[in-house]
Amino acid sequence: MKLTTKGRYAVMAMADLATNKDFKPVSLNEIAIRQNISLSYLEQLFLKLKNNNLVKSVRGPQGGYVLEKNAKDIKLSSIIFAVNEEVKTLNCKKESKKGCGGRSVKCITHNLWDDLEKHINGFFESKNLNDLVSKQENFF
Amino acid sequence: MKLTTKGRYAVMAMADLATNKDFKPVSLNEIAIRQNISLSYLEQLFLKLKNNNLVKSVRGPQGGYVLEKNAKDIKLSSIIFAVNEEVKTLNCKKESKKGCGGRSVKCITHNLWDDLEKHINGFFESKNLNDLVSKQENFF
DNA sequence: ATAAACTTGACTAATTTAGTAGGAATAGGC
DNA sequence: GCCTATTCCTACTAAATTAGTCAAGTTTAT
Repeated sequence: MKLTTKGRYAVMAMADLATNKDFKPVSLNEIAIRQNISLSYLEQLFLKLKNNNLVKSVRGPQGGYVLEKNAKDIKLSSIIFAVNEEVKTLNCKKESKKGCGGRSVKCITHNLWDDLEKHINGFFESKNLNDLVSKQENFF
Repeated sequence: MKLTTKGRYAVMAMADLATNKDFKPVSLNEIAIRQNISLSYLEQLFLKLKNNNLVKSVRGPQGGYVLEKNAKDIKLSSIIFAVNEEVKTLNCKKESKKGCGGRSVKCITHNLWDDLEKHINGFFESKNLNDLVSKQENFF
């Protein structure tokens, strides 16, 4: 399964955006510095986030990004999905793939990984950006 | 986080072992054929499984592997742990690491990944080999 | 016009994964 | 006492993925 810095950085950056209570857009440069993530890398991530309608971009000077919706309405699963493509634990849906669906032997663990996938997705599904941000305030 | 074929194959192989109701050991060769996994790769995995006291080996002709305990007493988490080292979702425990614990900015998602880790481990913790095997019987 | 910011695509170094290869050790059967 | 089936063990490697970098734009506020 995939769950790498891409997903982590994306969530961090979105959380950063969510803590910004002003109405003016936040530049990637600010986020890059605050969260210690490479600017160019952030650019790639925000392109995807934008294509998935999670953020809006404002071009030009004083431009940057703003959340497209209320933090409460952005589920973490959407963020992960946007940058990671998908959280998949198996790739043996087709009969012909290795380790699954031979003629005499069933992919005995197929259901297991399927369940795991649901379990993980359920986790991200159950949390939204606002949950994260409000939790963070405990640290100050 | 890590969760690759290594873990999947290990669970598959262990499930295969668990379905073997005879008392004689099962050779890796049989498993390799039945589950369509390379023999040499299985050898590596079983070395670790053995070191973690999940299986016993019998050398020589008619040798092979046997479960060390009752299938009911082997949690999937032990199997995953044995071959995967660990399921870790973050590596920012140290203050000096990137993306975490800078002087002014907290790793705002630290707790999140920590929770996820527990969530996933809990999943594997809650299931044992016997669960898998008995489920499989529905397929026949 | 200029500069701050976004947009896009191509490229790359490092790491990890998923194996292969090649033996050495062990034990049962003939 | 040799043959063979098997485990044991270490080293190597090809392919894929990750985590970026780089370079060249485009857009728009001022």
